[in-house]
Amino acid sequence: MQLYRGMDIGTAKATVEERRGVPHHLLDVLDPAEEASVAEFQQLARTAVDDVRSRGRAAIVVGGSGLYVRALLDDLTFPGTDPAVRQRLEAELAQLGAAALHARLAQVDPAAAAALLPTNGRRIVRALEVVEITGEPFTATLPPYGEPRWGAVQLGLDPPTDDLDARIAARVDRMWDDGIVVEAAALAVAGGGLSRTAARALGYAQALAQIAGTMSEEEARAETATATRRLARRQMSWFRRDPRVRWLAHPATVEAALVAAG
RNA sequence: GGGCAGGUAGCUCAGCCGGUACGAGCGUCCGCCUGAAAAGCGGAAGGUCGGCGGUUCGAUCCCGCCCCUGCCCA
Repeated sequence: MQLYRGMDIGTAKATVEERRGVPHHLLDVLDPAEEASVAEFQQLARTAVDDVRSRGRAAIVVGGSGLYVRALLDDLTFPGTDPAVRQRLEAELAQLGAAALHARLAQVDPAAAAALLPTNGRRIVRALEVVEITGEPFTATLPPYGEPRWGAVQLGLDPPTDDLDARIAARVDRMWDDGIVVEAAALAVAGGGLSRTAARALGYAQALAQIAGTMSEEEARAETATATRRLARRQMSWFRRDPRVRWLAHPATVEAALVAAG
């Protein structure tokens, strides 16, 4: 979400002062009206890391999106996408329901259908899309945990749940106090508005609901906190299973991180 | 002081005219995850049905008293 220009408060984007002269890559590279995607991120991020390394520097990647990290460090190739096909399938999903599309997928790609629950409309659509535009089965499965690209070291933070939840609550309060509602409103009316991806960002989705009047400020704040908590739990379940992650004791220090990184 | 409505999972509520709570959504916990991933999907654990008596073979659903909540009257 920090790829988006103008989405600063809700993403807690580091300010220029906080960057203290250290070049930060891939911040503000997308207009909020544009859709973000793993495939594009993979390309941009790999280029950025290669660029840093070519200058003899160490690149530090920060974030908690499991799929994005794996797309960057592991051997993942994304089949293409086709807006027209996607749009048509999504319309069909809305009209026929996930079960119907799952049945169709079972016809053209039994393996993919078996791997997807008939209730997971989103993934079923993507599988059908891939089969349609490539003519090949959608056999995408996450690759095994091998040697990561560039020999990267992954460091994980795992604070106690109580501490984490308290930090989340504080962060949400700060977002609202710093004016996320005003920021979201400005983005919504500017140029192309917010893309589906950008409009789903934590805090922004709720701020937009508050602006639309479908949520009170109190509800918007509470909703943002629970959604963030859920995200944190999901991140943990994603990274816990990656045996390559080296976990830092809490509270983590820069020194401990350097030691763990070897 | 009187009247009415209501007290069922952590929360908001469903529960045919008494016969084992099918409870539901949300939250919580756990897991899945290849172009929306700060998204999407699944599984599980949670209930002395406000309390005490009574009627009944049997009561969350019937009766009495008490406690609590909201509204109304005085």
